Amino acid sequence: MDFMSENQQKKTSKSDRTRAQILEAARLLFAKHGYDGASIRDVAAHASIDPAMVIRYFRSKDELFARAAVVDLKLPALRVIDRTAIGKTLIRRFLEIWEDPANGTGMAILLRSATSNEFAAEKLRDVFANQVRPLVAAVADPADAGRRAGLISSQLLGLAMCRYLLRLPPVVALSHDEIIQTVGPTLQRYAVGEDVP
Amino acid sequence: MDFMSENQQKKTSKSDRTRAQILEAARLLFAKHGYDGASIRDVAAHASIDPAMVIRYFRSKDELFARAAVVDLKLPALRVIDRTAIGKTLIRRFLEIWEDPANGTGMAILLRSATSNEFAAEKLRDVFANQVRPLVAAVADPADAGRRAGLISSQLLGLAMCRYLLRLPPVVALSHDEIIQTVGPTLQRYAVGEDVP
DNA sequence: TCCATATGCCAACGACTGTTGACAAATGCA
DNA sequence: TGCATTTGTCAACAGTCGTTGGCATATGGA
Repeated sequence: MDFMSENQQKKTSKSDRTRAQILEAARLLFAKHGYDGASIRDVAAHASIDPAMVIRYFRSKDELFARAAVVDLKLPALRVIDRTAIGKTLIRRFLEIWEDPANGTGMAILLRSATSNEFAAEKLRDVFANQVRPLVAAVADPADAGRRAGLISSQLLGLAMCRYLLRLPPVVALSHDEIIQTVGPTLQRYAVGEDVP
Repeated sequence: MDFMSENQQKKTSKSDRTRAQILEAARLLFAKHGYDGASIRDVAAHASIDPAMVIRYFRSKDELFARAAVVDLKLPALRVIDRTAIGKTLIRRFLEIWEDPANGTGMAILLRSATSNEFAAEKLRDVFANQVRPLVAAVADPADAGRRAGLISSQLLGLAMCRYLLRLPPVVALSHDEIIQTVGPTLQRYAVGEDVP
């Protein structure tokens, strides 16, 4: 048992490393150029390996993309925070996510491809349904949670589009504090404002 | 003279008609599948014509896309409208644009491709700089116009993404009145709110 | 040391892409 | 009626794509 697990580890440790290299290269290129724009040959070149290996480790480009497009927002539980600071908390977490290489890359991958790749679009709707919406349901009437979460997502996805993908100059130039001060109140109102539903 | 002008018209009317058919098919498919997803062969098939003709009428796929991605928002001059109704006016016009086949298709073409096609991204930034920003500059301090217009664009592009491209169910379900009532105040604040800049 | 297995490269496949040039039919003018 | 120009089709080009199978090499246990 002991040596078997050791063997298992050593046997796979080499392949796991190249596997990770491929995945990292794939995440980088999918985030930069989208699903169609990033070819398997490009990914292989970035990982310094033969294109055939990419298919051997991940069975197809679709499967590689699915592995690369994993997103866990780790959103804070809004129940426990100050009810008057929901908007600012959300927008702060949003900036953290997008400007941290690990999570930001994942979101960029999805958003870049969601407009022309149905799988990515479905995955993005999943993130909304399983990570954003439940969070809103915890602080607002669950009957309105969908609508409220939808409005919040529209503002956040739009901000991400303009700032990180489209790179609209005035939006890129905004500081964190400016964004928090301007977008925070919008999210606050969408989340719990009484004039919204 | 009579029949000559008729002939002249007929000479060009034939080619102009197929030209228009090709352009219409291209707009439809670019809006639906994006730049990469719509092939020249697809466009030709939709226009019931040979692929070679598409290249003959428009010199290349890039040029065809450029012709298809023309957008004129025809935004109202905000100077003349009620200063307290700027937000509602903007969001009303937004809904008109996107749900009218002619203009909505143009915006869909740009937005679908902007995430993975640099030309489309640049074109979208142009729409912002030449159509949205000057409009905001007319009602707010021109020094803040860029930032204000950027925030407005982030909300509007995000809404378009969620409602028309991503088709996020709760956002699709919103009625026009609900959107006007919820998003209008956001835009109003971004446009002229004193706590924004 | 020998052998099985894991890891990797190479060449090629079939499909699809944008684009081109040669050739056929239609059209309009003399 | 002839002739020239327009309008269109067809086949093929060169390139890229995802994917596959065969073959070399390296690794690690017996």
